[in-house]
Amino acid sequence: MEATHYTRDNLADKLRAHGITPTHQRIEIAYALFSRCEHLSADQVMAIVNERHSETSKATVYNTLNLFLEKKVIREVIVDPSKVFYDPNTSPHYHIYEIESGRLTDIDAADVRVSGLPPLPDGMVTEGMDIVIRVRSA
Amino acid sequence: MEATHYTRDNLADKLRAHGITPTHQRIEIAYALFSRCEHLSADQVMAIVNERHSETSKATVYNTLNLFLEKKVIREVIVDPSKVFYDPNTSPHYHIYEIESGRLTDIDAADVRVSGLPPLPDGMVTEGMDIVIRVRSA
DNA sequence: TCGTCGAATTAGACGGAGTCCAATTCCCAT
DNA sequence: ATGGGAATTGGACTCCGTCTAATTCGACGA
Repeated sequence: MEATHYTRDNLADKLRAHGITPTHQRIEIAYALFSRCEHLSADQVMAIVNERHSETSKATVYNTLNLFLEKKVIREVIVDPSKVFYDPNTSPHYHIYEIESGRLTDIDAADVRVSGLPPLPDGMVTEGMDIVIRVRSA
Repeated sequence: MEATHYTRDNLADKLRAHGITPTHQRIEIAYALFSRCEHLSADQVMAIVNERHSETSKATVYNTLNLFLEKKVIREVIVDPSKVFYDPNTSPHYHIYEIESGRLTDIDAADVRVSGLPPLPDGMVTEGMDIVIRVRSA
């Protein structure tokens, strides 16, 4: 992560750099995710964006999150069968999931080494590897 | 995995061993999972169990799968945001997920070594570690 | 064998996450 | 200014899974 401070302006540039037309709603959604640098679910994003006045519809929130995913502006974290989390950190990393609270924490992939994996099925290429460590209070 | 051949009788014993009263429906659901030794979603289980005549309700399928989970007869695999898979293999292992087809394959955990993981948050204990390798055709 | 009683099952209503669609609004290029 | 394609919208809709209240099952004792 290079840029530590996100403004609506540099987020607009970031979206353009990924081939996305920046609109008010898209910028606000990006700002919700990147300024907090947290893992948020769709309805959390929705709630943050509409905190003051209702500004963005549910359809737009989902459209936008899926667009961001497709253009690799954010990542998806699947740990809870009931909802997806969206992750503004796109550098290689894994997750610790606190089962009771639902809290997610990042683990930098640079520090982790995995060995002994079998060869992939024929004609297949790796799209990515997810590691989730599920923890609970002792 | 010791037993390679599952009968309704030895599955009934298996359920008893896990503290579960074996009933017709529960045995059929266990049989669907263990005889195929595949990763199935709840509706796949439902379809298999009701292939001939409708015998088991949706509520019972979900009740039973959750009961099996709780008693650790099976495991849950969360790779697809739209549905959960149930895994009759409870020995330590990881997964390869073919994104396009949705197919899941096991990787024996005995062969895999992971190093460089950070310490857990204070007062937390590991409940389990999931590794999913997402692949697609080249 | 029969009756009893708690456990298991059931149908169907319900809930919540996410998608779809047709209508409107926005905003850029001219 | 304005025309048109893209973006947004509300609301209906789908789908997975849960809940509930009523019924059925089946083990056990008489």
